[in-house]
Amino acid sequence: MYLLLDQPTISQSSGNVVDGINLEDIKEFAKAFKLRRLGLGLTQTQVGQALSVTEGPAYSQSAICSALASQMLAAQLSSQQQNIFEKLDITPKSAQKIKPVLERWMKEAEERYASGQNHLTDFIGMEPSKKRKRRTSFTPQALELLNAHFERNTHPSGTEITGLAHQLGYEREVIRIWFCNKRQALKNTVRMMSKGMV
Amino acid sequence: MYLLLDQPTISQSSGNVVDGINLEDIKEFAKAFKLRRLGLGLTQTQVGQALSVTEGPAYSQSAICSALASQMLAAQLSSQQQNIFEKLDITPKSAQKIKPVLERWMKEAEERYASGQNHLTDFIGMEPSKKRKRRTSFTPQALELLNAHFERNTHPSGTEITGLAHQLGYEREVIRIWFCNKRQALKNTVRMMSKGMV
DNA sequence: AGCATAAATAATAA
DNA sequence: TTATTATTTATGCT
Repeated sequence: MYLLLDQPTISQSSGNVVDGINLEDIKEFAKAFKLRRLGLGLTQTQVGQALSVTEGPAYSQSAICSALASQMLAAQLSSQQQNIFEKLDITPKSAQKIKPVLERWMKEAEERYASGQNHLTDFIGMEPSKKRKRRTSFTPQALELLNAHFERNTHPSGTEITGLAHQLGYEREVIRIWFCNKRQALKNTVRMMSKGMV
Repeated sequence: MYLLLDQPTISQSSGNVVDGINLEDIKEFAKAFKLRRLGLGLTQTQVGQALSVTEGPAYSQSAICSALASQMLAAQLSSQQQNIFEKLDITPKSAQKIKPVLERWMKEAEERYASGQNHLTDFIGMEPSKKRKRRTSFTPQALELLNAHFERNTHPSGTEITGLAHQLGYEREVIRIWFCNKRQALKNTVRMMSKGMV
């Protein structure tokens, strides 16, 4: 599945080369990486968190993914718009440095995924720190499904929650909390109504 | 201007009716209310503050937001999902009760607005003309340091932010916002990319 | 005049 | 209730 990445991504395309690094390659890499990340149902945040664990502070956080993406954009820009590079303070060199790390990590992620066990949950996203969990943002598709469920049943069973989590690729706890918040939202309406305010 | 509300909001749309109350009407009401609120240049927070004066205890921006959202959700529910109302002790009837209060308030607000005098400032109980903060411009040196930090960590801790603020001689809040905006900028780049721009 | 982006507001996850 | 993300507004700069 990760053949895409291992291929040399030959791009005769252009002389879009900076510091001896072909920006087209970076672009291709980022594209492939994104496809595979989505294929695993992972968010950039999750990847970033996971990397911060396995790779240390130098590669910590989702900035890496985003930075890479920015480079992809920049790589496509014509030379006259090269100033965007400067604006974002992103160097092609740092992108090059990122690649092997992401490759290695994605390879392991896919292996774990293929094996089917623990659904990546322990591989991605557990920070040892006690910091507040990063706010996850649900995809519109996920929200659609969640809302549909909520309309049928505001109190899904544990099994249902687990099923949804698995189906959507989010942590179980995240789904559970979503239902809590959703119920709370409805309750707020009740409170306001009873106060005659609304 | 408030004709929109006073109209019976005839909606032939569906049989989305509970207890003789058309849920579509509630939904339409929430929509109309928002439009008119914006038309008066009022924020959710301001409405909440004003209502807390005339109607009772204070309501936060979040409360207003979630309450209206819940209404819209409730209005979208089909009759077969009526159990949600029962479960949460929300009756369409009480939803119906909401409308007049908001209508009354909005009507007075708009009359005051139309009369032009005091420009609502005493009607909504808030500080007159809180000026927008002057846009700060960062020195290139400051930006360099901030970007360097951002590359390492897009989500600096509170302590880190304070440290940066002190070190650079900017307000803490300014630094915090800078990171928010920076994260956003990167996300936008990613989105553009995924739309095939890149 | 238009752009880049700081600030403000809205929505909602934790 | 708090804190973060998402969206909008508007300002400083070219």
